[in-house]
Amino acid sequence: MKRTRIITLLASDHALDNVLIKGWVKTRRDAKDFSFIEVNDGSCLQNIQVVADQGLANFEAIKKLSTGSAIAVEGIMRPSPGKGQKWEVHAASAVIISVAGDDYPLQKKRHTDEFLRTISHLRPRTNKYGAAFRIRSKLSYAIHRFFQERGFAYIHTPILTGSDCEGAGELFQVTALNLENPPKTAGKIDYSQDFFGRPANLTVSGQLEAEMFALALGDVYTFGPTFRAENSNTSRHAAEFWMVEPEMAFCDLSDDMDLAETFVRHLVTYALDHCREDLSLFAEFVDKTLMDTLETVATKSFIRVPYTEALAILNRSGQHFNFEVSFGTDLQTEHERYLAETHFKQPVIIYDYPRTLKPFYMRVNDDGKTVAAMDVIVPRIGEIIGGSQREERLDVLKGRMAETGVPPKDLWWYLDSRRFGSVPHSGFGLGFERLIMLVTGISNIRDVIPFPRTPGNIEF
RNA sequence: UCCCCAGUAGCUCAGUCGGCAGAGCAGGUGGCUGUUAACCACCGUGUCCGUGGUUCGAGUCCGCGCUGGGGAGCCA
Repeated sequence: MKRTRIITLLASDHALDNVLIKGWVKTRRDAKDFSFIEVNDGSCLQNIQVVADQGLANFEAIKKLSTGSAIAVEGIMRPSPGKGQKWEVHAASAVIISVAGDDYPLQKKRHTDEFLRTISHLRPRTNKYGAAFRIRSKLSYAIHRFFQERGFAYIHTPILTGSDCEGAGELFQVTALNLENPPKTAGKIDYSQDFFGRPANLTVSGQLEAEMFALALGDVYTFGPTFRAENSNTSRHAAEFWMVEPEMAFCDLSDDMDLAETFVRHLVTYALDHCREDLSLFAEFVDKTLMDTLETVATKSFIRVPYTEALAILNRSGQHFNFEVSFGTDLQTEHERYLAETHFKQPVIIYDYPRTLKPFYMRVNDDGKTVAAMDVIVPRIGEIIGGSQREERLDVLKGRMAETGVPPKDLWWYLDSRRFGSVPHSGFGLGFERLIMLVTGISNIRDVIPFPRTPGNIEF
């Protein structure tokens, strides 16, 4: 007999004569002649109540079942006379698959996120983390569906990269050399003897490679891990995180912003439509304002303000900021939060930033002072998307590389794309974990990725 | 990397003015009960983060370090 998932059983509109469930004991309560066992199999947030009575051959062993133990129960699913659940399974047989010892760290009570991080291998068994990772999976699927339905091709850009000039933070170097005793010439490490014959790193972005494919297949996207060796210790940064990077040919900044907005609103709507039960946990226990926030993101169009207009809003706000703003200064977290949380109270797209603040590949605007860049700022999280129209003019691009100190010879292939059939194109990067934070209300990035990597932390 | 806060039982925390180490939950035993984070009674639990110092005496005060959290920078 095949097991039926609990999510399927609970959705049934009629009793079932013979069912088999397999799962883990969440909690157990004893009554006079039987034991109530709450079983969860991870298919959904809810447990199913199993009623095990003294007619079972192994009833004495069943009564000793501890939280975390695994069982298989065969029996009849029928309406529950008790309050709190529609169905319950009366066990005709209950096989104990394995017993969790009394040192099982997860108790029938709420644990702190900090403690659960120390047992990342067990935390998906909790209600909260189970729900978070089911949502993460659903949204991954929604991302692929969103792009595939719109004719985008999924591109697997390399994880290992030879270019060290992608301009997005510190890199993790990758080597096959013996670090205890590396080969040297003239006192310097001889990378010609390394695996690739030159230094290599983990990618910080698939953008440059994705651009090559946008200029061939039209509309493309990437969805994969990226790595930053920044010594960042915040609730919004991880050394390994997942990024979604669409790239579109024949697309300007306005089209790019349109897609970014449609994308975020679509994903939030998808979560509201497909993750209701799991979201309800977060709305109740994690962030009471979650549903309002998600409804706002899903239904209201995003405000779009040029950088200079954002400065004007900040300067006439009467608000005290620790950092003053004027043209050429980067917006600090306090400014972004003021705009998204206090002034507009909804997602905001800020665009046309000073060229001095942005990397070489962003397209220079006609004013010569700004570039066609945009950031999507959402309440509570801050920047969730960063993107731009790319500089398609070869001479301007070369000028920008010189200006920002990027050596053209390392990116000869990138420059080639501007030499042969260059067209206006645009793209952006969405931080997948930040999206999950937005959707769940979870406030620390370490709690939305299965096994987080942060400075000094690579256990598991 | 910088600023601030914290570290006491398996977990969450209290510990006053420097004077014998505490509670709730979890766990164990027994009872009760179609139960709902069940309930009642009883029982056990400590490198007070580490290290050096001040003191008759340090969980408590001081220095250094480690770990965790919040904030900032960097960014997604």
